[in-house]
Amino acid sequence: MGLTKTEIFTEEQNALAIALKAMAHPARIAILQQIIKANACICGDLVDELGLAQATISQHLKELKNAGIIQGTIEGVSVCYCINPEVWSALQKQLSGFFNTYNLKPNCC
Amino acid sequence: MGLTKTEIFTEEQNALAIALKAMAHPARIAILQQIIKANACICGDLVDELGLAQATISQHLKELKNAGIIQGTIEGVSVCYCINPEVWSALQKQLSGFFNTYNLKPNCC
DNA sequence: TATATCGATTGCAATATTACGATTAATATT
DNA sequence: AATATTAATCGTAATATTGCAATCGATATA
Repeated sequence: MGLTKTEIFTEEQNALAIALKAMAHPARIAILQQIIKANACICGDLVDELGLAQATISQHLKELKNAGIIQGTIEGVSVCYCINPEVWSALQKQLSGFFNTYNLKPNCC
Repeated sequence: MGLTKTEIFTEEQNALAIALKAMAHPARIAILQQIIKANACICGDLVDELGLAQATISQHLKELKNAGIIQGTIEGVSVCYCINPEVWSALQKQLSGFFNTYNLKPNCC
């Protein structure tokens, strides 16, 4: 046990869950906010900005990259990260679609 | 270790992470979709609909309830669950705000 | 070439999550 | 009262996550 039964759910349900999970950590939300705020890409600045060890930040970046939400390119010694626009807007659409399936009805219970 | 350092993040970052985490599981997404689709509230029907044990569904419902996303009222022997409209729309706003802070710029890396 | 810097990876410890059988508490039904 | 039904909870096992020190690989600079 301790293993999600992905086979009993739809592709969409699994995909959405994976995307949400990738963002479901304050450090990863902070990283995304920093990347967006800095507009141009940043890299090891994240280690200074957030109060986490370099190894920990690198791990969080890896998860965001695995989920496709961000992309990184090597820039000399450092690595530059930025939002993946396609994945970002796709996720945005998917999420707003999900939330919009519920149309504010009077409390039923 | 193995413990998220919530103290170094803002209230908003932590709150958003908790809400996303509550939805970041295919079973909980499926539960929310069922509750929305059934319009009127449902209960143990979820156990039949999804292929998970009663104890597991109950646990997932508890997590969604803890996050405030759903609410449940006792209805005789069974329990009726439905979306919490306030929390739902608040989360919707919060998320769309988060996604909108990024305005599709040309790939920078 | 030697050294410094950056960031990924490895290995480890602590804690959290997922799932389920078994049990329990509460309300219905006979 | 005895039994059935519903859903929460407990206990347990397997796996995942979080975080960091230490190390490694690659590029830059002296």
